[in-house]
Amino acid sequence: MEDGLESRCESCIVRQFNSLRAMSKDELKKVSDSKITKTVKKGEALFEEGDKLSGIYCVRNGVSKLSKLSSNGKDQIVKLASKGEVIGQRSVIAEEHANLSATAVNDMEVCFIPKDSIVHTLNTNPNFAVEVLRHMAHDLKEADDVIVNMSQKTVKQRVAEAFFYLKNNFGEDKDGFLALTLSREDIANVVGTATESCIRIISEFKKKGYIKTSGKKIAIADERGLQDLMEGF
Amino acid sequence: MEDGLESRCESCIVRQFNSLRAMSKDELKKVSDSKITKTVKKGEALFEEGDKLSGIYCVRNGVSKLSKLSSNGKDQIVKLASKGEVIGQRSVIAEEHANLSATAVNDMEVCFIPKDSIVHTLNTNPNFAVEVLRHMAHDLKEADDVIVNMSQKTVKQRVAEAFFYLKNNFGEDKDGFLALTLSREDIANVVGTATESCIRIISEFKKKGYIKTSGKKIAIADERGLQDLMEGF
DNA sequence: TATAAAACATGATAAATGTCATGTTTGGTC
DNA sequence: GACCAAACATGACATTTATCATGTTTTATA
Repeated sequence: MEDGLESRCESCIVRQFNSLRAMSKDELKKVSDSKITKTVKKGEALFEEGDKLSGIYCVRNGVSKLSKLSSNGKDQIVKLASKGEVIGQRSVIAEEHANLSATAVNDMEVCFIPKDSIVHTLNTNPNFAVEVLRHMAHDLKEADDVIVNMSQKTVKQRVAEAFFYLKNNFGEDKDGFLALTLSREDIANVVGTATESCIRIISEFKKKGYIKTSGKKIAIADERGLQDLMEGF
Repeated sequence: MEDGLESRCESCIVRQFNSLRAMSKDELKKVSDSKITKTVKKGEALFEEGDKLSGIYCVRNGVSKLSKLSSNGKDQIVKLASKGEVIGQRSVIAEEHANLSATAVNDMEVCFIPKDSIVHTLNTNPNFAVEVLRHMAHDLKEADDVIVNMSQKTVKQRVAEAFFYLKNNFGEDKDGFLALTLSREDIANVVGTATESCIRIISEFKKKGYIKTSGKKIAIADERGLQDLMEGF
């Protein structure tokens, strides 16, 4: 055992949340034999935009931001991936270089799975292929929704939405603060705005009682008010 | 023969451009037997956001816009689908109601393929599943790129980009005008801006010689200048 | 072909957002 | 604990974009 978590995919609970659960015992055994468990420190990259990926990453712990550098020098965070999610499968399937960079938002534990066993299973096990397809269909829907939000909602609405997204996907700690703490800059990069604008809006939300803060931590204080604002009232 | 184009999928040239080409002869025969060819007039809907789709649409001719209504009452066009593209497969695969509306931008000829034969082939023919997966991976990459553009580029840059997109995907007519003519409102909805802003920018581009217009038709006149503008110079 | 509706166009103005400058707080490290 | 860098914060201002008003042109159709 290399660490405290289960080291065989067959009995790894994380797998239940992603498409690997559609693999047969034998397929999973091969994956488990070839996988490499890695720890990634906060701020470190799993891979960079343009890299050729030789496998996929299965997140056991921690959160990764998937982002793309725009020509104006700003990073746009397209997605946050956490426990159970698989990163890099799009590039592996399309046989393209990575379109996004993946960076650890906090300390992570991930399993790197060489692409061979994945590709082979895709080509031979329709259940697995369809399961991957379902996940990608879901990602595509989410991406379409983000497009609509980006173009049709104000920055204020998007910041409010980001807080609900963080609450729904990562939960709250015992004091009611969002469990995933992002820097103001990262929030700005999720929302697609300037860091200063983001900070200003957070200040305003605090002043109006929609949220509370403690250092970098943020808690939703007036759920109803924030939701109304998010929806444009 | 119900019309001038080939009425059997097996010998339909359109199929070469989409994932149906990965089907076996037998599978394709079943699809062909169950498909229904429809004509859709400009402005008519193939389906609406929220509809439950009982199959997919294969575009033989014409162009469809895939759009989503935002809470502020504006339509955001997420994608334009033309000859050879398949519409609705995301919803069918995810077994969800449609996330987008599909509306004919000009007169269309489409084949409706009931989902049963598609789903069955997905579950039994890994080649087909992987081919669909590749297409969806490509769509997802494009969607991610749109997110970055929407959030990080100015409206002017996005309008310029839209013209290049139209040129690259739909070509030009013999006089150099973009072959696909969209209304100013549709362009605005692709770009994610107000119709007036879009019209103003088109006027400005014309004044500066980047484009020429003739009625609704638009031609790129100064490719280099427009490209520089698009990239932020 | 007369007529109404839709699409296109432009000005005036307000609102939203970005940028630059500057100062404060926080967190890590010697 | 002193010190430095990064993150956070806010003001002042410029720029971008949306909105509202109004008029013109095009298109569809009775």
